[in-house]
Amino acid sequence: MFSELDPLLHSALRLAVMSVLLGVESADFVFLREQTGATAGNLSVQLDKLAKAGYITVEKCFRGKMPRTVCRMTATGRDAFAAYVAALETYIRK
Amino acid sequence: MFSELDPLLHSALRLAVMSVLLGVESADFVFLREQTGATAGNLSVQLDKLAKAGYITVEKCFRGKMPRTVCRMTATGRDAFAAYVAALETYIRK
DNA sequence: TAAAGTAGTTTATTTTATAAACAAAAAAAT
DNA sequence: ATTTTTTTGTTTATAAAATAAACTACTTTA
Repeated sequence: MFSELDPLLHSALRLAVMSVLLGVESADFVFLREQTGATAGNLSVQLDKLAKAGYITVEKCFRGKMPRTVCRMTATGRDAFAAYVAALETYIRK
Repeated sequence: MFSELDPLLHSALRLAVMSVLLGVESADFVFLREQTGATAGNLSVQLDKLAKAGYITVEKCFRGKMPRTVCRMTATGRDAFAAYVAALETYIRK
């Protein structure tokens, strides 16, 4: 009847992060914070969860002397997002 | 950028309940439990929340001597559901 | 060199979702 | 007739999640 909604994606902030990453090759921490309007702390936690699930990669490097965190969606993440949208449709079909 | 997702609807079970009620004039507790696959306890709690938000009405009557709980979606609920779907689309637009 | 900004992480708090336990009556079985 | 099971739920307890607040460490600016 109703498909299960992947709990990792069923969160406004994590879904927003995935939505942003879906449209770009990569995005850094600050960009994601701006796009999502999240606090840094919340974003940090949610990025960890997405990374642990293998939905995104998180790479820490330096831009000059400042730390920089670059995120990218993985193929697994893309699949999970598509599955989540498909599952949602079982709830909101007309 | 991203619209806020009504926290009352951003829950698999409450969304499923709303989805069922959207398609019928009314539905009783047992029917909703069957359709959603939820436990009675969980369903009871979530119906209360939806009722307190004014998204559904919950009417308790008797069918013979057995208690019966009948739920219906309100106009407010219908609007909230539509708004939730519209907000979702800001996350999953292609 | 002191203050403020950048880029985050860690910890704590509040909410939420969910299941487990309970209740009260009816129906069925022995 | 009385024990057991089923129905129809509610209440309570627990586990998980979301979020914000506090903190760290380093850099830039006044």
